[in-house]
Amino acid sequence: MEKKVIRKADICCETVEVHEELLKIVEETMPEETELYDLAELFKVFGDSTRIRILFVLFEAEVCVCDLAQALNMTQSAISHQLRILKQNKLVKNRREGKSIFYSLADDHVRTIIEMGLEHIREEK
Amino acid sequence: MEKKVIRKADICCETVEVHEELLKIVEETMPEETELYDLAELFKVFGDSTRIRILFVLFEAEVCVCDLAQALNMTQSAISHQLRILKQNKLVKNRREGKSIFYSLADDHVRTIIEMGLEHIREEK
DNA sequence: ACAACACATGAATAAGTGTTCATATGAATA
DNA sequence: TATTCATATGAACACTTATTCATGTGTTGT
Repeated sequence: MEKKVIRKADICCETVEVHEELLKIVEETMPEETELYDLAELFKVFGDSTRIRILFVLFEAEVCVCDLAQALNMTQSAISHQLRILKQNKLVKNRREGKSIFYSLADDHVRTIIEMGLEHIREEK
Repeated sequence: MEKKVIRKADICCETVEVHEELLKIVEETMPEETELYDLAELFKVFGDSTRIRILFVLFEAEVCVCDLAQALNMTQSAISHQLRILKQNKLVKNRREGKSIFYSLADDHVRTIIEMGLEHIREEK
């Protein structure tokens, strides 16, 4: 491990001592790039009100695609496209029963994450 | 409250009894549209790796904009634009100290939400 | 085998988003 | 007051994304 040299170009707004320490800490605690990317990707999935509404329905019951489409008053195609994204991100799972395919929550993290989000926006006021 | 009549058009995939009950439950538990929108909006903020990286830095320290830009190896403008979004959504706050402006976390929900997200993606494997 | 039903998917379009560049603001300093 | 430093912001661009439309896939029933 080579010793760090502080150059003029490394300094900004004259907070030299804090600066070097900060870089060290960030380097240690910042997750890897792939993990950061996956994390952002996960939250992107929650960042759409259609998908959130789908999840709220699945909080209550295991339902088929056409029921979802009707409950949310959207086309079957639109719902199906979003279910695909939810499934790719392991937020929902499905099973076939005859012609229908039933969707349900994959795990309970989903509930917790959304509840945290709700808490936040409700506290803001 | 008027009595519900099941019409042919209301039925899909032949799950009549479940269907009516579902609609009722969804109507009761689904948050209002404005709240759903706000919730999606909040998660959108977490859905960008630059903003997540900013938050990870702020987990460790209160820092000024140029330090953030340097720590994340991005332009001051890009960071500033993202800080604006984070602040609009009450995830960060700032204070002025001379020429510099220092940013810090607004509350601890942020940590919890990101930790939940990390748990989820780490469990997937 | 054929028709009907439930769902998935590819292409296209419109709307949204992040970064860059140029410039503006606001505070400190000479 | 003029300049410099730290940050904010508007416009433009490339890129992503959600919905729609048309069509494909897989299952059931006749």
